[in-house]
This record gives sequence, C-alpha cells and structure tokens, in this order.
Amino acid sequence: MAERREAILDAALACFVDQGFHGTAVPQVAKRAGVGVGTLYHHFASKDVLVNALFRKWKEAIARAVFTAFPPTAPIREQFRVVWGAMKDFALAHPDAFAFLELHHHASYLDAESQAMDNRLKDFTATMLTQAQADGIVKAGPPTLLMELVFGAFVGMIRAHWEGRAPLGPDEQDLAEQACWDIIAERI
Amino acid sequence: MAERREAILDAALACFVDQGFHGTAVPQVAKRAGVGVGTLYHHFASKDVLVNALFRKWKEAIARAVFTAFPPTAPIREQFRVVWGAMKDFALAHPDAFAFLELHHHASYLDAESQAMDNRLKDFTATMLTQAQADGIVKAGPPTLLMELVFGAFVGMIRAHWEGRAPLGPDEQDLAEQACWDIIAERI
Amino acid sequence: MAERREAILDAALACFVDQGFHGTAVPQVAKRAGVGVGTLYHHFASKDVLVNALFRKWKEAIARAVFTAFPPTAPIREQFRVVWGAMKDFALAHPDAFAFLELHHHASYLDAESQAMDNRLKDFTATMLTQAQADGIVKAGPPTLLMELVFGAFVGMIRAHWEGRAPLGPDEQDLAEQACWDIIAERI
Amino acid sequence: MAERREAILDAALACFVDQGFHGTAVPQVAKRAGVGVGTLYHHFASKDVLVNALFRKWKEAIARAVFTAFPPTAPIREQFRVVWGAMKDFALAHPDAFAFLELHHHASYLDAESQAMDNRLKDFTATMLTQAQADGIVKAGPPTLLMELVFGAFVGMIRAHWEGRAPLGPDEQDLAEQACWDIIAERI
DNA sequence: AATGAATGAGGCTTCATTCAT
DNA sequence: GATGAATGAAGCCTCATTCAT
Repeated sequence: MAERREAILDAALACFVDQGFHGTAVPQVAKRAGVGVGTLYHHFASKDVLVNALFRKWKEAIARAVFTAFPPTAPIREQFRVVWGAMKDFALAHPDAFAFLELHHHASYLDAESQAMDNRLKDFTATMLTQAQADGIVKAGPPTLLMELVFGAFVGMIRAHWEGRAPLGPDEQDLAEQACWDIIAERI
Repeated sequence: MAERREAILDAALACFVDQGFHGTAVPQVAKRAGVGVGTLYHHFASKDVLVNALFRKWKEAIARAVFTAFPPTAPIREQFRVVWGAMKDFALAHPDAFAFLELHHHASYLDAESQAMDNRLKDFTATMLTQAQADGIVKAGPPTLLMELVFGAFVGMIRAHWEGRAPLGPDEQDLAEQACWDIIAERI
Repeated sequence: MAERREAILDAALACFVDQGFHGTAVPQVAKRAGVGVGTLYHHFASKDVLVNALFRKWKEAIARAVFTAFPPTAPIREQFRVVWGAMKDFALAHPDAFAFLELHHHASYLDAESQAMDNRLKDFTATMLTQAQADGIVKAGPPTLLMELVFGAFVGMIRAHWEGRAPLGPDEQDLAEQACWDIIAERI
Repeated sequence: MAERREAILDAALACFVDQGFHGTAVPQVAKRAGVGVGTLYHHFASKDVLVNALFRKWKEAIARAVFTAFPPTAPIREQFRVVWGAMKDFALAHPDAFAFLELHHHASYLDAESQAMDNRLKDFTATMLTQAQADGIVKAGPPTLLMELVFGAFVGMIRAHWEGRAPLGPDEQDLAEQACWDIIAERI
C-alpha cells in the first residue's frame, strides 16, 4: 500500500533528522513507521534506496512549490519575493524536511540522480539572475556566487529559527526578505 | 606524545569531513593517523570524546583568528571587513576544518561545553551589530537574525567553493564581502 | 522460538561452568548453541541478562524440586531426609547446573532479583529449623548458622564428587545424609 | 624490592576477590598497588604467573598456620579442635585471602603445582581421620568424604559470615566447632 | 629497576539484510 | 504482501603484554 510507503518515508525523515543517516538503524525506522522490517524492505530495496527516495521526494516537493508559485512575467524584484516566500512557506510548513535537505551533509550516500536534482533549483535561480544583471538591477559578478550567498543566508535564517536562536514572525520575515534581496541588488 | 594526539585529530578531521561522524569507523581513523587503535583510545576515551575535542580545537582556532584580527577602535564597516576577511582566510587555509565545523550537523554527539563554544563567536558578532544599529548604520531588527543571515551567506559561499560550484578569486571575494555587508547595511 | 532460547541457556551453562562468566566469550556460547551471535542477542539483551536468566532458571528449578517433595506434616527428621534427598537428586541429575549455582562466585554480575532468589531456599530451611529447635530436636543457636553449616557440608560433598575426589554410591549417600543431620541434631 | 612484590600481591588479592580473575585487568592491579604496569611485569611474567603466585602464597600461609598449631600427641578430639580453630583464626584474620582461596573457582588457570598444593591440607586431614576411625571415635566410611563434609561446612560458615548472613561471635564459634565435629563423630 | 605509552588481537554488541512462515 | 527471528560482518572498546626511556 502506498500508505505504508509514506509512513516509512515519514519515519525515516524523523530519524534521519535527529540522528543522521549512519546514526539511524533500519529497524528503528520500521518501528517508528509501525511496520515490520520485512515490510520496509518490500518497499525499499536497501537503506541507501530509502534515503535517496526520501531526498528526491522532498527536493521535488520544494521545487514544485517554487515553480508553481513563480510568476514568469512579473518584474525581477517581484519574482524574487515570490520565490523567497515560497521557500520560506515550505521551510516553515515542513521544518523536518527542510532540515533534512539542507542541514545535513549527504554526499557520501546520494546517488547520481539525487545529486543532479539537488542543483536543479539553484540552476534555475542562477539563470534568473543572469537576466536581471543585464538589466542592471542585480550586481555584476558570477551569478552562481550571488545565488549561493542568497541561498546560504536563507538556510542560515531557517537553521537559526529551527535551533531556536532566532524568531521569525511576519516582521522578521519581511526584514529577512529585504536583506536577502540586498545581497544581490545593485545599489542605486 | 602530543605529536600523536595531533596526528589522530588530523586523521579524524579528514575522515569525519568525508564520511561524517557515524559513517567513520574508529580503526579507520587510527589507521589514517598511523597508530594502533589502542593508542587512539589512550589519547581519547571514546569516539565521542574525540569528536568533541576536534570540534573545540577548531572552534577555538577560528575564534582566535577572528579575535586576534579584530580592530576594537575601527569604524564598524572596517570591523566587518576585517572579521569577514579573517573568517575567509581561515576557511581557505583550513577548508576541511571549516567544512567539518559548519557543513555538518553535530547536534547528536556534541556535549554541552562544545555547544556553548559553538555560539561564542556568534554572540560576539551580534553584540557588535547592536552598537552599530544605534548609530543608524545597520538595519533595525533582531541582531541575531541579521547575524545569522550574514553567517549563512558566508557559509553558503564557502560551501559552493568547497563543492566546486563557485570560483573565489580576489574579485569574487570583494564582491561577496560587499554583498554580505549589504545584508545588514541600512540603505542610505 | 523457545527451543533456541533453551539451546542458548544450555550452552551458556556449559561454558560458564568450565571457564567462568568473565572467561567465556559470547560468540563461544552462540557457537556451542549452534546459533549466530545476533540470535543470542535477540533472546538476551546482554551477557549480563543471559547469566541472570540462567541463574534464575536453575535456582527456580532446584527450589521447585525441593518444595514439591517437601512433606509438610512429616516429623522434622523425615523432612530433613526428604529435602536433603531432593537436593542430592537434583545435584546428581544436573551436575553442571548445581556447579554453576553453588561452586562459582556470582556477586559481581547478579542483579537484585537474582540475589533475592538466591536466599529464598535458605530462608525456608532456616524457618524449618526454628520450629525444630523449640521441640528440642535441633541444637540451640542461630538457625541461619546451622543451616549454612549443613548447606556448606552438602556443597562440599557435591564438589568433591564433581571433582572426582569422593565416591557417592548409595552407602556414601546414607552416611553423608546422617552426617549432615548430626550437624544440627541435639545430642540425646 | 620485595616490598613492591607484596604490594602487587595485595592489590591482586583485593581485585580478584571483588571481580574474579578474568574480570580484573592487569593495569588495574598495578594502579591499586601504586606501581607502573611495567613494574608489575618485572615481578610477575604474566597474569597467570601472578594469580598462581598469589594462590600459593596463601595456601602456604594457611597450611603453615595449621601445621604449626597441630598437637601431634594430643587426642583426636583436641587435634580437631586445634585444626578447626587455626583455620577459623586464619579465615577471620585474612578474610580476603580465604575468600579468594575457597570461594572462587580457579580450575581454568591454576597450574599443576598450585593444584597439588590445593589438596595437601585435605590429604593430611583425611589421614588424621583414618587413624581415628580405627579407634572407633570417628564414623566409618570414606575418610575423604567425611573430610569434605567438614571442610564444606566450615567454608559455608565462613562464606555466610563474609556475606553478612551469619554472626560469628565466640558462642557461635563454639557451636559451629561442635557441629563440625558431630559430622564425623561416631555416636556413642 | 621502574615506567607508561603503544599495540592489536579479541571481547561485547549492533545492524543491514534475508527468508521461512 | 507482511512479518520478525535469524544471521554474521563490522563497529566500539578493552586489555595482556612489550619496549624505549
């Protein structure tokens, strides 16, 4: 049943976020999902397959959230605000998923397909910036670097919130959004 | 001998950065350090003690680098540039150490003392910002949030460089430094 | 399966009697039981849990053997003979179990429950003696001391037999039983 | 120095009584003795050599105590009383040594010489009994069996005292001595 | 003689995975 | 499809012993 599959993915997410991939035992995931170990292995051939499936599920989810909200014809400043807002909404709605995706270092067990997916959103964003640089709205320089700075700031904010070190009410969200824009904005 | 202790810490750093804490076997660290397992346990009572010693060693090193460079009487913009530069120099000089400290999620095995040390530098920076806010140079809002945005952007930049996704020559460094300052700078 | 559990307990008994608790390796027990190490840990959470389970199993067995045989209404001399005989039968039928229970020093790994069980049979016997002292059949003095003397003599006999230093045919058994009774008997 | 040798033997006794031979680590003995591990190995070639030396030291001590006190020309009842008393004095004066010798199962690591020494005292006692049987003072039957019963009763008494289960003041000692004699005494 | 850091085989235990039910 | 007992390789750590100082 697809229901069990989801239960397993949810349990795996909770465990991996708490203890990391190598720190989590497969039977522990099965127990938390309320299924037998054998059942887990019916749905996922191995622990590696499971973690990759989990990674892709949520990378897809966040990408879908962003692409769905994206306004292709709006001005760049508005596009930025929407993309930033979609990611913020996602991170607040699924804190564990975001923590799993961005606060952990997955390199040693992600397969090629998962790693490719990792960069899809970033590539899209970098492209967006290149256009805006031509218009003189965004600072000159490697768009990848600018995008990584923005994304890093965003992750830093979410991490601080997640770890209880920073409030994130509406006012703080507006402040942070503007601050992130200032990273790339060409000064008038 | 203190020499062996350092060899073990170096080997542990290399292993932990590659495969994570739980993904690294103790005998693997010993082998890489060129010592027997027993010797490793002679110097560090357990794998947990080892990882905490490693964490503190490098957190102290980076804090020392920043505090040594810090110019107490300089204007805030200059202080920012110096602190940012000290961290950048450190990250480029000790990429593994920086990756270990900031690119991995340590929560599940750091002890209280290590966790306290984790925030020392951030607290200092936040304090620095509070002063500058009063002068109207830095944006209003929770200083912690601003500082986390800056720190996040910095880590994002280093991570991208570390993973080969962003160049970081002198020009890019200047660009990134200015972009990080713009995060917190009050617009004129 | 309960069958495997018993196989493990039997193997543990054989190993512990030969080499002692600390002198026995867990994989050795598993091998002797014909199971994998993991299976052993499936049934017993640790080596300590295993040795306590083994201790209780046989303490219960010997207590059941004695209590089942005990004739509540018979005269004291007959009660003594029956109890002594039940213990002797048990010791000869399960020499390894008796050696494990009484010839080894368990203090350093028995838990509270096992230790409590250790004294149940002795307490019962001491109570039995108190009654007989009132009747003038048994020597005056601390019943615990008398009981320990009898029990010690019994263990010494079994140990000597177990180590091949004393025969224990029917005649010797009768002699020993009478000798043990003489320990506590009030001389006419 | 012989002094250090004794310190090591004393420390080993304390450790072995508490945790058994296999449960005691050599460095632990060295630490308790206040010497380095290397020093311990200068005096005793191995852990096995150490435990055998310890065993012999105390087996010799108890044998000497008994043989010194033994009155060759006294009547058997008096000889018994003296031997019993010498052993009792020894057990109360050196409780750890007695516990080590008689409450632990040493078979798996004692060498041939130690094992031979183990039975010297018992052989002597058995011989003593044979003479007395001829005189009709002691029960007929295998002298070894009678002796083991007496020795077992004695050990049971000391063990109960050692474990805090039986008082052993002057009155109790007299009672126990008489009870032990009754084990072998021919009833009038 | 005395020391204790160093060693690595071996001990206890975990865990990814399989398979009979 | 679901289960969980069973497995043994591999992980963390200990400890008897050595050896350079």
